[in-house]
Amino acid sequence: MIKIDSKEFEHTVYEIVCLIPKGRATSYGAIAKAIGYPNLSRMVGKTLAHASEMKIPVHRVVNSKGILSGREAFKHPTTQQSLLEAEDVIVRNNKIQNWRSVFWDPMIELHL
DNA sequence: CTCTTGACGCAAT
DNA sequence: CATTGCGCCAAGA
Repeated sequence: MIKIDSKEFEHTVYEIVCLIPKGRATSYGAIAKAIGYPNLSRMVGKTLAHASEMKIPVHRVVNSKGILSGREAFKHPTTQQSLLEAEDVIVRNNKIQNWRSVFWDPMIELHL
């Protein structure tokens, strides 16, 4: 079993998040899979929490059900929702509506 | 070294 | 739809 390089892991997470189109969103698990570590979804969340103040659209990452599970990590608990709504993504009760069509799967979209 | 903690995921109920 | 339970694994106490 090879130990993962957390540096490289984080870097790749950032790269993929930057590729999420405006008005779309993806999940922690989908990103983890695309990187090659299907069971490290929790680490993806940890990584994003530490990178919340960067120039990357971390607000476009939610859990597999389309729920804004990370809203508490933003400055204001409603920041993530505001950012999404500014991109015409409908959010109700901390959950993205029409999740099926908003979901952006890096595995498919990036032909992996 | 052991135990707990997550911006998680999924199947079962 | 909501809840429960279990698997997962790096990090920090």
